[in-house]
Amino acid sequence: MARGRKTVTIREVAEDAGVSLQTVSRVVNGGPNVRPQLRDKVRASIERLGYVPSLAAQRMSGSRSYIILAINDRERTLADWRERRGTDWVDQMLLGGILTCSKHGYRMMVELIDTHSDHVERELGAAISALQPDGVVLTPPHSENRLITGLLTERGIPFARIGSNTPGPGIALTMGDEGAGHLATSRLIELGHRRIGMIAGPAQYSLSGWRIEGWKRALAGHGLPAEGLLETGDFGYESGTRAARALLDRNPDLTAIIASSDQMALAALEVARDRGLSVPRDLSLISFDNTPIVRFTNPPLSAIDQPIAETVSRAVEQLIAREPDDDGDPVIEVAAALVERSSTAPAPGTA
Amino acid sequence: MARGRKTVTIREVAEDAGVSLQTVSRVVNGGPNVRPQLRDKVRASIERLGYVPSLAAQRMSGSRSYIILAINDRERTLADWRERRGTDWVDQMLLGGILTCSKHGYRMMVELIDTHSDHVERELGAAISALQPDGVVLTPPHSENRLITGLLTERGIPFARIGSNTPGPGIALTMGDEGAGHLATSRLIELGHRRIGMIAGPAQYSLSGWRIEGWKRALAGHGLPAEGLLETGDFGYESGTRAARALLDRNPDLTAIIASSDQMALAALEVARDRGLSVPRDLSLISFDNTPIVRFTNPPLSAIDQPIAETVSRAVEQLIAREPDDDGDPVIEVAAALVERSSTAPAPGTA
DNA sequence: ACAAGTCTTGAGAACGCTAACAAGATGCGC
DNA sequence: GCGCATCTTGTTAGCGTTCTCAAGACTTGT
Repeated sequence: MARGRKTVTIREVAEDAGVSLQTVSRVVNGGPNVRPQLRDKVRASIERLGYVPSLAAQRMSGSRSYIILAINDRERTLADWRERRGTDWVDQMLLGGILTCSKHGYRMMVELIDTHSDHVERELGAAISALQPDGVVLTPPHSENRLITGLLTERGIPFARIGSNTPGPGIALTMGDEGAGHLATSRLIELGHRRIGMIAGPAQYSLSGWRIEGWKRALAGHGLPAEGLLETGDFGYESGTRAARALLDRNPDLTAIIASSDQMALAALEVARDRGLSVPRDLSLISFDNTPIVRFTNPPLSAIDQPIAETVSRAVEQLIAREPDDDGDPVIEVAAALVERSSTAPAPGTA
Repeated sequence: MARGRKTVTIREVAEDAGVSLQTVSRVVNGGPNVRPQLRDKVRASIERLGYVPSLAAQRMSGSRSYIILAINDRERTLADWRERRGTDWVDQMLLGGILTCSKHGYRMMVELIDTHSDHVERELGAAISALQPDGVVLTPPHSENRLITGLLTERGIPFARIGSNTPGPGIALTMGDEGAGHLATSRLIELGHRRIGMIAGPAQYSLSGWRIEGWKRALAGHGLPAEGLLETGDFGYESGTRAARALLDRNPDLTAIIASSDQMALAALEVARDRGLSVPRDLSLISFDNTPIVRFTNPPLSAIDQPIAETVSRAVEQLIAREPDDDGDPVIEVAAALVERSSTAPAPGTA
């Protein structure tokens, strides 16, 4: 019933400290020209009254909103969630973002938007108008969506594209997909494998292409062919089954597969088991994502780990540090790593 | 450089439609007394100009902020995340919350707060002052924290306690922990088990107690003893190892274990394997949480599934629908289900 | 047809804060 | 000690929306 104590406003602090509103504001925002003595007095009042500025009022009056908006693909997110796939994109992204935001006095908000929908522009536009964020973090496949990047550019809102390495507009943060593809392939070659299949992600995700590039580069570096060794999935389990079957049907001499997602790798594992192939004795397997589930499969999967949280964190830092008239959007490279578990072994007949 | 087109404000809509600001506001908020003809005209202008009200301005002026704040335990969240446990609390909570919020024109914001810290009050107080949310969703173990519930009550902010079934203050939404404990135990008894161990969660979480109650009730209902069959962990893997060992050491005739988290169940699975016990032939296992990983263990675990997303969704709906002077905080019960996989079987010698 | 409603619209203030400017205080060079 | 630049503080005007209140337009009952 009692709607609680009224919120403490800057005015009360000003009265308590015996200064003007503006002085309090300056102290709060670390303004440069305040006498230390006064500053301490104001700080004491702030402390005593428990004053915290209202985000809404700051936004109304100032030029910043202290909000960073993170955009995820609704369709994929919901599917992952409904099927309990354990894809922790949202988790990682949110955590990396939240912590970094709060370190700088910002807040992160998550928005789910459909890529395929014609409503992209409307939905994103609405979110931007309502929130007026100081920056936007885009995740795949939105990072490559021209409608979105165009809209943001037009509105003059700084944004970061995660998992994209084409330069501007917007800060690009690639998680080293080409390098990761190369790394996984090289490791397999090192283990003596010569026929290494690739189950790629959909072309809509530019990272799919980069992983293929890395794979091809490693193969070519050792004079190995790539023909007939490439299949494409949609990151989902079923597509992995199809791709793995096609790969094994076409290449009886296949000894290793790289899958562009944990789910597709899981599917490949199952296909191998169905055909009486032992992993890793007959077939080695490396997946992308390194979600929690791959530690508990039989055998646990070797996987490429892409540091999503760290990347988002760096994206946020870039966005916050960015001066409004800064130009020359950087391309930032965050390295991926290979976590070797038990799905990789020397090629048959190598030992 | 060009900071983009200026935002469309209510004023421009009013001019475009030839009405006053107030009329536009009424149309936007579904105000009751506007002539249909005018309403349509205003709507057309809104559509054409692409007007979306500024959240900050709405908050400044009106009584609502259209923001729901979700509080999670920082320590646990970070640990889960760093160790890639696949605990998808944040995911599920966020998704359940986001979707329901956006359905009602609200936004959800996530805040991580330490339970153990003395700063609880300061951190939460700051978040509340800055955001001025219309409602707060508390997750365990915050749901039981008197400091937090006290602060919210004092400030007059409606809140929901997930995973708590003690009546007021605040809406309580229990996910049927007592029932779930009873359900799991009953099923095991049905399978012929007579010595059923329980690895409970920490006492700090009231749901731990309720699960124990359910377990005891089921045992008592069949005249089975509970003595020496209870161990306590902290939801983490290591504590599960310790508890499972203690349980098996003390009870050589144990044929089933219920673990209050997937991680502890995983640990129990490992302990069983170490001792040459086959799951489920020699030992049946049921876990709580049903995170994605339990589908991929060997064998896949039977688990109690608690509908976190749905519960949070209902919490949000309650908070939004709540009139400011509504009283009588309800206790809402959402049922948990048992998902049977391959870690449960008839007790040895029963078949 | 008139008084007493009810419905519809608008004008102005207010929300809490910061930007822009203004004014007083202080320091510096000579 | 004077003029000028710089530092420090205060004053005023919004930001975009909703709330409060008031006034005009339309009903309705008699």
